[in-house]
Amino acid sequence: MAAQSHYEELARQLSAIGAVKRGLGRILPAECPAGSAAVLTLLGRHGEMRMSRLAELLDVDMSVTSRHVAHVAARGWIERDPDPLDKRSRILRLTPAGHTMLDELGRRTADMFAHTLRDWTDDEVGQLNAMLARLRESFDCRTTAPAINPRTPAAQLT
Amino acid sequence: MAAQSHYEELARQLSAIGAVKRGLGRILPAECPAGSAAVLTLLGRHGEMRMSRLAELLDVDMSVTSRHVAHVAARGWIERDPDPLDKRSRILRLTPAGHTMLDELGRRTADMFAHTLRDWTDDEVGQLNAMLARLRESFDCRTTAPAINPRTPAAQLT
DNA sequence: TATTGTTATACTCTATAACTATA
DNA sequence: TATAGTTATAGAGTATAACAATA
Repeated sequence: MAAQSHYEELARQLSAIGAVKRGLGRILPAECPAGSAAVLTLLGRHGEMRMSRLAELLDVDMSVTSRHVAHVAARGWIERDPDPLDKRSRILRLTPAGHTMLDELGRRTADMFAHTLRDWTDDEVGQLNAMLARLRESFDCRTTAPAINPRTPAAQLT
Repeated sequence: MAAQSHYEELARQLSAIGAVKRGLGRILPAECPAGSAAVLTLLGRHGEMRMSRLAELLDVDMSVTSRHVAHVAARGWIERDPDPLDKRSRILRLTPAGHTMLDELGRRTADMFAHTLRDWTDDEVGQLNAMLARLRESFDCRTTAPAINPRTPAAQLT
């Protein structure tokens, strides 16, 4: 349990971190906005999956996911095959072009951070990543308070 | 200098932290969206200032600042007095109603974090704040690379 | 009936450009 | 001419609600 001033400061920092996110967005290819990049990144990291699973990982509504996915599918970066086990669902999978774009995103990201974070050690970046991951986890009521707000059955928890 | 995988992970974390920001936005009063809250917070923390200074602290274009400021002024939370030294400028200042709203924002923020971060120590929250502040500073070319991209004279640096 | 996914609509935040008023 | 600030417009991201197809 931390002091109130620490909490207010955290709220301010989270608000201000938007400038960093916008800076990251500006280095993306014109056809690939942040939402598309997130879709490609998660499919590259976790492999093929259904819409509902992707929406869970993106932590946005499925309607939002649907739009992002339509955008990347229209550019040929992913395929959407019908799920043979459930005809309502579609299986999402990166295409070779999608892998190429994902590589390009990784390159641009690394180039930018290598410059802006040139005085950070490898370990410091790792610590920041770990704290951000923990922050997200603490905020996610699917994992922190299932007994109080059981929106999701335990079997679906990641 | 950190490994590329660390940089890609940081990009992913920053993208995903949006969910936390949205969660924070949901606890705000209906009349006071995130942009308004940021204006009130910065005026409370730094005291009265001009539009251009506020835009710098918010790290957004002055046109965006102008809209946020118009919103909070319309609700009586700030005053905009003409600057006697420069009639183009306006001095922004919290009103008593603005202080009241700011207190309410602090209360709601603290309540939420006290719950979601109940297993974080005071020191851990402080460390996260410090790393986020450093991240923002590293990203801000006004402070990191004035020799390469001297958009702002040194005298204006905060 | 419940669930998966799509689409229509609306709202917030942002940047660019055109504009007014003042320096 | 240059600067402080406003407004119009456009684009990205998001959520809610209504809908279609399938379980």
